[in-house]
Amino acid sequence: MTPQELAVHLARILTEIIAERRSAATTGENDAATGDATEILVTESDAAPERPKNREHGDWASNLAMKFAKRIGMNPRELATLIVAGVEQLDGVAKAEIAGPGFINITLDAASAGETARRVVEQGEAYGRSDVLAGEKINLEFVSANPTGPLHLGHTRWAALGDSISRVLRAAGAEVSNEYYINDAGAQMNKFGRSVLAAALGEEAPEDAYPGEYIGELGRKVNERIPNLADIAANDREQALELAQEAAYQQQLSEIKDSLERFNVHFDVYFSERTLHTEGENGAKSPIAAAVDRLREQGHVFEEDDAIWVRTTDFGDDKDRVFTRGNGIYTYFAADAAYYLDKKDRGFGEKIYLLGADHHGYIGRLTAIAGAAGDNTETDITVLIGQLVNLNGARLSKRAGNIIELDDLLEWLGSDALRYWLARYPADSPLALDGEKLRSRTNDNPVFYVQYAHARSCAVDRNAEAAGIRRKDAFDPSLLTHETETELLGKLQQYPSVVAGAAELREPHRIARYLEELAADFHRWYDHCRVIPQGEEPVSDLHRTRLWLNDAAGQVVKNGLDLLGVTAPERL
RNA sequence: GCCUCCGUAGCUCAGGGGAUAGAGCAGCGGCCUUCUAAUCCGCUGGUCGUAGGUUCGAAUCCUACCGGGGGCACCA
Repeated sequence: MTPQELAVHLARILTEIIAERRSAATTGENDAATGDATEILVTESDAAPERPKNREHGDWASNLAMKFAKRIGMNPRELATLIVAGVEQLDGVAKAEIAGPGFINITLDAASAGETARRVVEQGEAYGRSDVLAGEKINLEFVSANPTGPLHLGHTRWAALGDSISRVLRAAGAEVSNEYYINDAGAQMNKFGRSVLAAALGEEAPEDAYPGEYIGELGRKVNERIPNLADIAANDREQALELAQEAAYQQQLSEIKDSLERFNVHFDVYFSERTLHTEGENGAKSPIAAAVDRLREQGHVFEEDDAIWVRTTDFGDDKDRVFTRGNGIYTYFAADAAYYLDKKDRGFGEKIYLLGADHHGYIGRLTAIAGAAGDNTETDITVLIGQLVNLNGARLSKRAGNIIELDDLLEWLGSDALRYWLARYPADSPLALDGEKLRSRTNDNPVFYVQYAHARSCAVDRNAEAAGIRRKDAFDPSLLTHETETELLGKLQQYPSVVAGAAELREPHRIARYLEELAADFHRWYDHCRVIPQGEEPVSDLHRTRLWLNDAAGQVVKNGLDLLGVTAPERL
């Protein structure tokens, strides 16, 4: 019996109690029943039992009676008595009792709880996946760093978090597109081009040039790509700038993609802003011009002071925004709007944006665009704002020139430690990267603690094989009665709901926290319960059954780490 | 001024209205001829920023205040 199955039973039992009271009331047999009872609906999520902190409170506890007592018109303990009567009838339930103000504490029999070990092993990588978000087509945009320089510390959190959110959403059955919006149009690109051209030609850097050594390296690579750049520049400076800028852009973008791959972060779509400015064949309007037209038809666009505006204040923004400046050039916001419409046209329901706290002013205008596009501003757009990352107390920014590149972090700390650490905290919690801790192999750095649980389960497998212990020879879950086995099984049973919850809340850190608890339960179990017999002790069904449990725990650790983009090595 | 996030053990932080608020680290003390101990066990440690409210019940939801981070462009 899993908690999910228990929830189904609890919801059914309570529904039947309600129906019974209603029919009793209509036949006049019970005056106490109130008329309100006719409208009460009990869902599975209402009935989801919790794992009590205190072992004396059973394997699973439900607050269902307290939640519904008032609406039904009974006192909680009275209602709990009726529910308990139903729960006691269920197969696999050893004991059900009422405690405190109306908690229902349920204890499963060992065989029913132990069944989980086999279920996990048989489902393998599929264990924990669900269809709670099935049918949802979600667009997830994150990182979207300008292709004018390498990814740095400021981008790493969103890269790790976004990729993990995507994995968690997919595990819950959603269809997700990970998208990186490339700001490859506009003044920053031109500045980038001038900086690299100067470096390539060995000239002094322009006054407003990008700082950083990488510009010089890009200059060298541009020279490799365009060996006669100097000649071209001598003849036609503009043409040289154009070629150098384009070559540098392609080079930089390709390096960004490589870095992300090394970080185990995958994008399905790299969306170029330029394509929004490009006119179609036969003089068709550019997507951005078409977007402005569409919003104008909806009545959200007006002109004032030579500029074209969109009335975002109609949708809660604190001021109206400019689409086209007085000089006729589209703002970035106009491109953002066109991109939004493109996502909508591609059939995405919810569009999620992952932004740093320094962008929180974007919430209002992005939400307004969704509203102007005719979308539901509550359900079709989500802007997740996360706090920035600190390194040794000093916040770093690209503009400040004090760059720590993602590649440096990867080389220094490794992808696993970095990704785990970044995924371990809620996005809205400030986070500090501490190199000392991330390199340490102690419990200061929990990724090793979790990975070790997996490696340890693999070590047990190797030893079991050598000792001739095989899963297929026996599985008797009623033997898994040790306290640490009950705990470990309970933890394994919680995994699917942890994944589903992390998906619904877009909070992958719940997976990390769960894994740390699971690893602790596994290590504790390992310490108390041997899979390989000691000394002359013969191999028994208990050992064989424990091998199932060992493999189940290893599997869930692996599944969870995978959702965080962290590997599960077989040896450390 | 307005918007937004945060305030929980000495430190770093978990904690989707539930029972006695948890973990790691730090501190003190145990277990290694081991299914290799990056593990495990015990002890110490709390006005959940303050004050109200909502209800059977609040660290959790609401309001106000105090303290801290970030943001409020015809920038990109």
